[in-house]
Amino acid sequence: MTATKEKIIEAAYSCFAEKGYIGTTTREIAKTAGVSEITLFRYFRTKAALFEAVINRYSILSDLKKIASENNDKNIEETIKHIAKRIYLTLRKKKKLIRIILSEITNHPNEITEIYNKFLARIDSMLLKIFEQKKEKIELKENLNLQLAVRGFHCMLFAFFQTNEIFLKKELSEQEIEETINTFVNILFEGIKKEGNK
Amino acid sequence: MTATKEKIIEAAYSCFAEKGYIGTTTREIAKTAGVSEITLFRYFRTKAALFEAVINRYSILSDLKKIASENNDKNIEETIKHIAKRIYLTLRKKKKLIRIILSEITNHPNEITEIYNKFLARIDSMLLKIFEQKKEKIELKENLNLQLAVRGFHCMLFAFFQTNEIFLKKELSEQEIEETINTFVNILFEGIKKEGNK
DNA sequence: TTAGATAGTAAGTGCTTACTAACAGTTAAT
DNA sequence: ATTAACTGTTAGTAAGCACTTACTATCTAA
Repeated sequence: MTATKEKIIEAAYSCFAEKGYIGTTTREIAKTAGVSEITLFRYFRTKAALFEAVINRYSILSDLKKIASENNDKNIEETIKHIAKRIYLTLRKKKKLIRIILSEITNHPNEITEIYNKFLARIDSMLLKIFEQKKEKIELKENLNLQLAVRGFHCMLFAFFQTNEIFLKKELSEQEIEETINTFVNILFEGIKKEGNK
Repeated sequence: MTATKEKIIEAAYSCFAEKGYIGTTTREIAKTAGVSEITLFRYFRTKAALFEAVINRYSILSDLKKIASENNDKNIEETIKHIAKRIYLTLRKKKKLIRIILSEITNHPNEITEIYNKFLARIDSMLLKIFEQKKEKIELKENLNLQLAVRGFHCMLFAFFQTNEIFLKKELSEQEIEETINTFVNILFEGIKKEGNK
């Protein structure tokens, strides 16, 4: 991978995130990358091929894999809090990719659905694994559908990210992120009702 | 509003949801509506004007207003469950609008942000109002940030909808929806831990 | 019967866009 | 110094698109 090629992919990544795939011209990408348009086409035969390269280059899966591989010796609540924060920060780091995923369901449904599926599966399994590892340390409600609960939890996190950082363009501070995650994790484990009132 | 105009708006709504604003041609919309292209332009001077008409015609705010106005005599858990289900079904009814909102952040950021803001504010306030009305019937944890909890709850619902119905194209059955909402509401109030283990 | 509103056909304008052809300049390794 | 790899300039092609012009057909109400 030459530096030029990398520059082009990076420029395309930014442009696609900002204006969408169709809304971005190859001329624009070339200009952003600081190369001529024909250089772009020498590296990528078509705009679609460039799109694919962008998607592969900026995959979020490796980030998630890394998070999943970190071992946690804390108790389960703290572990989940820590992972939730890591996920949130990863989403932010890959904010442009998330924008592309959201805006390209219409134009690249197959590619996007595939990515989204893998993304989902990985987060699901990462969280479920934690519960599996620490199952002796926590007693769950008997009638609980854990898969659904876990799915709901990261949906909460994802939509919260999406709302703030994508739609409202508001970058939360470290402190706000932590408060949010504490609240969400407390809800997951304890709910909002005061103890003893159940 | 003539029948022809209505037909055009409806066709545009479907096309925009399916292929995005830029990805849809006016010819395509006209064909879907069963009118000639020039008729389309007689009613809407520009494609952008048509887009605006679509957004106004298929607003989700009135649906939410209606849900909020229904009075609920049940206890708070049941009320929230009921409202959550109504919201989910409303999202599904307006699935095309949600697709448009997601995919047009890049092309119509201002309009979309405005819509999203109102949507958020309305759901927030609808849920907070319930808690306000029934505050004597429930004792919440002292250190709880209720606004954040409420926001987290409908984020959970929204992202769950988005995941299934938009990305995975899977239409949940009534039963699945109810199981999901029961799980989510139980988590909100009680958490996943077994009682007495806290 | 007539007038006005509504719809259609057909052709076309002007612009943008992905992608190409042909040629020339630059750099680095041998 | 020469070659090979890489990059740039300039111009252009073919297609698609939003939107227009000019004219015609249909229908309803008075």
